[in-house]
Amino acid sequence: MTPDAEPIRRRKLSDEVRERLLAQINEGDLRPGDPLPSERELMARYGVGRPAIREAMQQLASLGLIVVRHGDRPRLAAPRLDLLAEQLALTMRHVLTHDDTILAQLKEARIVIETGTARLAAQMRTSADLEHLRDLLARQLLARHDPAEFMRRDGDFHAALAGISGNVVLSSVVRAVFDWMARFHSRAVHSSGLERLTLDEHEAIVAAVAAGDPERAARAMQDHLTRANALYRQASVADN
Amino acid sequence: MTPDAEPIRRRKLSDEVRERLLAQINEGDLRPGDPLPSERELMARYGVGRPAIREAMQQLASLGLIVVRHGDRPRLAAPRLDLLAEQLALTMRHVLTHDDTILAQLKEARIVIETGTARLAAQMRTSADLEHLRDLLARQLLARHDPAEFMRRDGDFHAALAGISGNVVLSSVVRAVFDWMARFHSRAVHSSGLERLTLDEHEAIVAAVAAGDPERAARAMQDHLTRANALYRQASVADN
DNA sequence: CCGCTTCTACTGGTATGACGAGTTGTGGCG
DNA sequence: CGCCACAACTCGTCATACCAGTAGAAGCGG
Repeated sequence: MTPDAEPIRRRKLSDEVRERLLAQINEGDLRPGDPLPSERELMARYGVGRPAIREAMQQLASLGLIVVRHGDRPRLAAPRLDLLAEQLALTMRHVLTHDDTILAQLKEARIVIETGTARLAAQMRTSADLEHLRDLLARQLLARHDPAEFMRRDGDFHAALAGISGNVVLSSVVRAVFDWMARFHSRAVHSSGLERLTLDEHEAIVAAVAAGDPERAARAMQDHLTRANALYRQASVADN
Repeated sequence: MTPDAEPIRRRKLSDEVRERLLAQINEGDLRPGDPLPSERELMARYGVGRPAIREAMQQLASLGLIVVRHGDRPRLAAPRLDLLAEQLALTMRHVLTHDDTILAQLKEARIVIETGTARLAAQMRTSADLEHLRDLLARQLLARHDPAEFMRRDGDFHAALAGISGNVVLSSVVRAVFDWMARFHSRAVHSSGLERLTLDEHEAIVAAVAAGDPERAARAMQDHLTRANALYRQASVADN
């Protein structure tokens, strides 16, 4: 049907090298920490110059697949979710800056995810978890006159709630999304005496979690985030 | 308290350059497509060699922030969620390969997200959406003897369900997570005549969505994914 | 014989210069 | 006025050289 619209664009050498290295990494069963061939050896093996090798290596390193240190050979990196999130942050900032529609959708997605984590938390919470949440709440209360600190505690609360599920993926996602949005609304989030409202809503969530009522917890979270989103929308300036 | 445990590691030149470029990109209000200074100009401006500039550029390019073409100057890239997901796939593959605990947590996270999208779909679906879902269901039924095609249709169904919310972020996430897991279980997912069961469960989800019953839709999705996860666990071989 | 220090060989990091190849805009020719 | 060829950019790649950091081997002292 479609007459093969594939654009015959010239592939960069480093792309080819990266692909081969990637295949070798995935096929060969290496464990994190295992060494890879040195740049010189690779340029001899593939018959390309050092720049091509270096660029490929650099890309793999920035993806978090390998780690290159100065005097040592490249090594397979240990997988780390937190580095992944950090790397994503740069890209998300770019996306959020230049595409207005994404921010609104990200807020909606956050509601979906965090109402889910609230449900899980209400089902799985232990007494230790509740104590931890109340402790975080108390700390946030103490920080109510320090906007930056207050916001940090706010993020801790949401991440901790997600963490009750014991699911690192979920808590990482919650944390990452919070950070992205905070970076865009650090001033808007807690302007002029809304700290009290935020704390009340957090307390309502904790109460529902303590009661072991998933639906009530989900609703409390939804109200909290919906209210917050409305405020975001109102003060629509991206700072920094 | 802690005696400043900051490790005074030598920063690479390209890191410094990358940081400055990043700042300049974020501060200066450029729009996608706008040109950045050429490599030669930058090496003159920062007083470093071309390799340092190139490595920094390369990293920004692999993050999707800028785009470098052969005869043209670097330009600010248009933000694209799909490229972001593709880039994530490489990293996630690495994480999933070398950390057994993440896969299980990813499955749980998927349940949280997709029960949420099912709820949304039940609330927001139009008659056109329902028609689309039923069409996808029919196509998947036709492909029940072609495992690869069947799995592709399966992903289409889940993504379409998430897409009913009109939220590109959610549908992208759903699609991405599905792809990651499919890559790890392409053989396990649809082994030996479970296509019929999958289709039945999909139909149950569609029925609940059609009825406009969010809780029933969420429960149907949860049952579907829980059942599927049990199968994943059973056939625990990562292929390829 | 063991432990510490030193030294050396190998590694990545950076600079320079050169050339090839692709893109873009300009100027001249028809 | 429109088309085309050329020129002036750009990135892509190579080769070479040297600096700097790491790690393991060799040597020393106990």
